Amino acid sequence: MSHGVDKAVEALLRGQESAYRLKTVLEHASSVPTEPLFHTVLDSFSFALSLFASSNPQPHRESSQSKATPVVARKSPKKNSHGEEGLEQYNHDSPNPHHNDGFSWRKYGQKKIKTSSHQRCYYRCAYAKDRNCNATKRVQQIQDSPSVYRTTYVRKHICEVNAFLQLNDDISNGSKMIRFDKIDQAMPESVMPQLVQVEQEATIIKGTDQTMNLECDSNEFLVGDEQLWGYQFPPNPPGNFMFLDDLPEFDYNPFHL
DNA sequence: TTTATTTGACCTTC
DNA sequence: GAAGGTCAAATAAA
Repeated sequence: MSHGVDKAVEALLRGQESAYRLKTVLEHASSVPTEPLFHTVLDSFSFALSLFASSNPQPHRESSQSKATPVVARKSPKKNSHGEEGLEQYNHDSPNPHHNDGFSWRKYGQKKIKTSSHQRCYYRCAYAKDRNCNATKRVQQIQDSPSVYRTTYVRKHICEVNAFLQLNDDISNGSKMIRFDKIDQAMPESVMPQLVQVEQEATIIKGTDQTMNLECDSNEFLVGDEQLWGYQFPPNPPGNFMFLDDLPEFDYNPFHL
């Protein structure tokens, strides 16, 4: 694990600790001033995010049966139909089609490729229109017995970012909030940069007694920066990703914990 | 009826 | 003109 990641994890843990203390303070209506704790929490997460955003790790995720191959530069950067050059892409080879990769895809094409006896399938992000996400992927069988499928991811997913920004916007408008509980498991080994899924149990507050659990991926918080790209390839593993859009409406009072 | 997939046509690049 | 990528109408499935 890199030094930057260590620092980021440290900052996240500090923020977590401060959040707990803040929770305790609020629960006991203590006279302890809460503002410093608020600042510590916010600063910790901001610092951690900035570390992740400023580093540029190589995409990495491997298993015994599959391998991921970042394609830094294409041999002949071919402009696509929209005139974009040198699109970064990412290959993932596996014995089976890489369908369950944590994202929702919609097939939009299939084509016989001259250099292969198998057809190539084209997918785009299912939220392409809703969230203006341009991520696409191509899946093609490149080898028989044993079969090997190559999944090529093209363009970054911004649907999560947009969902997060929408969430933030909602929060800033005082309409929704997520409280994270039970996140005291050690995180350093599982959080970054591989984006091994960290399942946190989060509780959505609805008043004081109505709660709803959801699992969320650490990916949700690495947003708001173009360099997030480095963490989105390959996509996070099968998902349990939930957008706030999917949640029922609920009331939120930020001071009613 | 709505949503997802299929498939031929079209577009862009080489 | 060939090849790969995308569009969009037709079709299938839920």
